[in-house]
Amino acid sequence: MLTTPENDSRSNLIAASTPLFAEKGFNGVGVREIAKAAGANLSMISYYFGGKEGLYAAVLNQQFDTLKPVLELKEIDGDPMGKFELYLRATVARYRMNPHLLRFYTGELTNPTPCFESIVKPAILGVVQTLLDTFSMGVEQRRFREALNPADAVLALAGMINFYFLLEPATGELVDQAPERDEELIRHIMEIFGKGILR
Amino acid sequence: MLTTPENDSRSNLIAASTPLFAEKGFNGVGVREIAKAAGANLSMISYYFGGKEGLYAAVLNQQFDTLKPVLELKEIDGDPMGKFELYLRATVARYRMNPHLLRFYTGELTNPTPCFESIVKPAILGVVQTLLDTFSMGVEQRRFREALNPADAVLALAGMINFYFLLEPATGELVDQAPERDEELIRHIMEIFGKGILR
DNA sequence: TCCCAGCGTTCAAACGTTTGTCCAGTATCA
DNA sequence: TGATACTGGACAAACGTTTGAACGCTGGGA
Repeated sequence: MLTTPENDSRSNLIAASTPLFAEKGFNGVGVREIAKAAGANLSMISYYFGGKEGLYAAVLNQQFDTLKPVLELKEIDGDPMGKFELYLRATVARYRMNPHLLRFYTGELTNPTPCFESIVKPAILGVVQTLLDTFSMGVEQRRFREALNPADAVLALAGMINFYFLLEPATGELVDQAPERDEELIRHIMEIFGKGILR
Repeated sequence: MLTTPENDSRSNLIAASTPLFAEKGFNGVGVREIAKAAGANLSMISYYFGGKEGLYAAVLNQQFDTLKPVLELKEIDGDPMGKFELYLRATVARYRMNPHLLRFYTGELTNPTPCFESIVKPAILGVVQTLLDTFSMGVEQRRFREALNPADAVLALAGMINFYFLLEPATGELVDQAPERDEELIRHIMEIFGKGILR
């Protein structure tokens, strides 16, 4: 197998199957549909990936690699609240840049394939652990109220931003979810997470 | 078609297919598997529901009917913050009572079937609208900070609680998500939503 | 009381299609 | 000549749906 960047059929298959898998789920797409979309022959899926599952795993690996930069939040310095804002900003940017990631994310959580244990779960645990570390740093520095459960707090933060995008197909016409409002959204979530909604 | 509560094959099919659809998705289950689980003949699916899609629609209708009590938050009186707490409590209780609902919820959001527009989306919009009304009541009563975007705020609240359960398959061993902790979880989310995490 | 038609229900079998995988063979270039 | 990339066709298995016969039951006429 060549690993040149111009290995057409191989990379075309990954690129073409990504939106299909994201929108229809693993079982919702057929190999013929994928091959046609990629302009490749049907057999190339088995040839390069050993089968449909292998192609799906390759797609998932590519998708969840984009979560790795979050882990670097540990190394950089800055106050914990600033790190949380960096996390929010990176998450929004990631979803805007790659509109399919969230679907693989939640799709694997709800209907896990064998890839869940090997690819998805480790990626999620890494992010959650990083947020947990950031939170306990804030507690050590006596910036956060120590009465709060760290896990509840960081899952709340992650939930606010992820659920916002997850609900988009249902709330799109009720709520303005244009990218232009992203900065405002981040500011509001930071306000709620920091000070709450009460006057 | 009889509508007696003891219409065995019909109700057995709904009951048996609910966990299957929830865990594997619509395309992940075959009609033979469903029929075997229900102890019914293959043909009963077409006979009672007109096909696999009809059975799925019946399951989804039953599932999302459990969201309707949320709409009654409008009628009851009480301060808005208390209503939000009722919403949290009802949501947790609903997920504990019916562990499949969340999977249909997010499954339809990520990989919508024709049922999404007719069943899922209206149900979600109803809940969000109810929360929006509750929030603006709080702003009118000058209890909430009016600088916040109502949609961002209520989606944040809904995200905190829903995402917590959604992530369970991934974070189960890192975070204690036992039902015994539910009351504590609700209290923490209410604290974060009301006052934030800052000291 | 008997019979049978009619009903809702259930059944095994078969339908035609689509599924994912595999294989023999070709083309191209080192 | 051997290795790599690719092709079209074939394969068995699984898919959702349909069919036609049979079941148990009920109500009405003889």
